Amino acid sequence: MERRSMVERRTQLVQAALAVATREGIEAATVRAIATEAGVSLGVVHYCFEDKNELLREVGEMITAQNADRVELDRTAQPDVRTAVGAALTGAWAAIRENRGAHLLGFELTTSGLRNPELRGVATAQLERNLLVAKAMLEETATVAGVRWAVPVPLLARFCVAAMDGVTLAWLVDADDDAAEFALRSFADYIATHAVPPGVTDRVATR
Amino acid sequence: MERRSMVERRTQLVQAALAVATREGIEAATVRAIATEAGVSLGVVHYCFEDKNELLREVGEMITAQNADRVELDRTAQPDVRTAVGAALTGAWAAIRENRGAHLLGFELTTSGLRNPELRGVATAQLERNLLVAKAMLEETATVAGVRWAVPVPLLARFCVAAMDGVTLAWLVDADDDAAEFALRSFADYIATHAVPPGVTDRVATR
DNA sequence: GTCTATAGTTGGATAGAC
DNA sequence: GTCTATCCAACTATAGAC
Repeated sequence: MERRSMVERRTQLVQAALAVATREGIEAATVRAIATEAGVSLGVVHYCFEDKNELLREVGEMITAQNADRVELDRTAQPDVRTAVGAALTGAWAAIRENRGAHLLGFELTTSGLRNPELRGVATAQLERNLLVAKAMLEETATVAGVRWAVPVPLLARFCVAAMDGVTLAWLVDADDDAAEFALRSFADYIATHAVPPGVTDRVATR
Repeated sequence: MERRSMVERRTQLVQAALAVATREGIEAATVRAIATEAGVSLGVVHYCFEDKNELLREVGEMITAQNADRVELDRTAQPDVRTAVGAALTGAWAAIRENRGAHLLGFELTTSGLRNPELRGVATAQLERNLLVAKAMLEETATVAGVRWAVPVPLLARFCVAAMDGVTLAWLVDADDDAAEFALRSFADYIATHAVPPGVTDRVATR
């Protein structure tokens, strides 16, 4: 086997692990399967990583970043808030639809993190990252639509993340595109109701 | 060991499996661990069930029914739709908060079903059951609040399920009760938006 | 410093004892 | 018909070869 430096091997192995886990699920991502995928012999994995959990933590970081980076913000001006939020959610949804395995893996890592203390950080980091993306989206949307939010952005962001996750999970199960689109559309409408023109006093759309 | 009939053993084993899986997660629910939990020797499990998947399918049915049955509908009359929907969601949320492990197990079974063809049915059955509960809740709520829904109930129900799942998942990760409650409350408001007094023509609240 | 060969544990499944 | 003793495969991890 070709001798490579440890840093090279590590990224190679994380990539391989990501590939197996995305394709076949986290349970199938055994040390052996990962080594095979990378074309490397078994022990190499243990030479490069403290143990399986350390490798999985890296995989978690990668998939979190990947899934988050795939949603691209539309920065062109929009006629009104409703269409602006709608466009933002539609963009995020496209990234999900086109990467089924990656998002399923995201959920698998979340549940793993909720059971395995050594992977706890993966679950929390993923949530935090998604909240950041949602916040950025909300702020960007407010800007392009020329409004501001009547409700604290962190709360609204969390609501966005929850809705997105829920819709995604249901869609993973029954693949009902129409239902998912309806849910997203009406959800976008709802988010838009929390927008107020700048300068107006609060509490208008909070209830 | 006490000799029992196979049907008795099956329910005993499913209960044991449910206990281990709820407590320690689906990965920890190995055939061995289940046998130990039930106080039965290893082979008994394989005598009573075709294989591990058949046992897990039964566990899936159980947890699905359990989680669904724990939400109880409030049938007392309500002043308006918003409070009626709010009460319904709050009730469902209480059932979730008090059964963390059971709901986490629900998510674990979903992801397992999405990877393992033999457990596919568990994932779909769970979604269907939850949709039924949501539909019942929506219809009951409309009745007690004296309104009807301006949007097809199946679509609204699916949105309820998605929102509930999303909020639950985020809460499992960061245990932020306040954020969860805010999300539920505003979600209830949103659902209420889709209610119209009976007799009114459609399309009022659909946009 | 990098990798191979091997060990030890735990998994699901079964042949055959009672 | 019910359960026990045993099997073999697959897993993670490591000792030591190069």
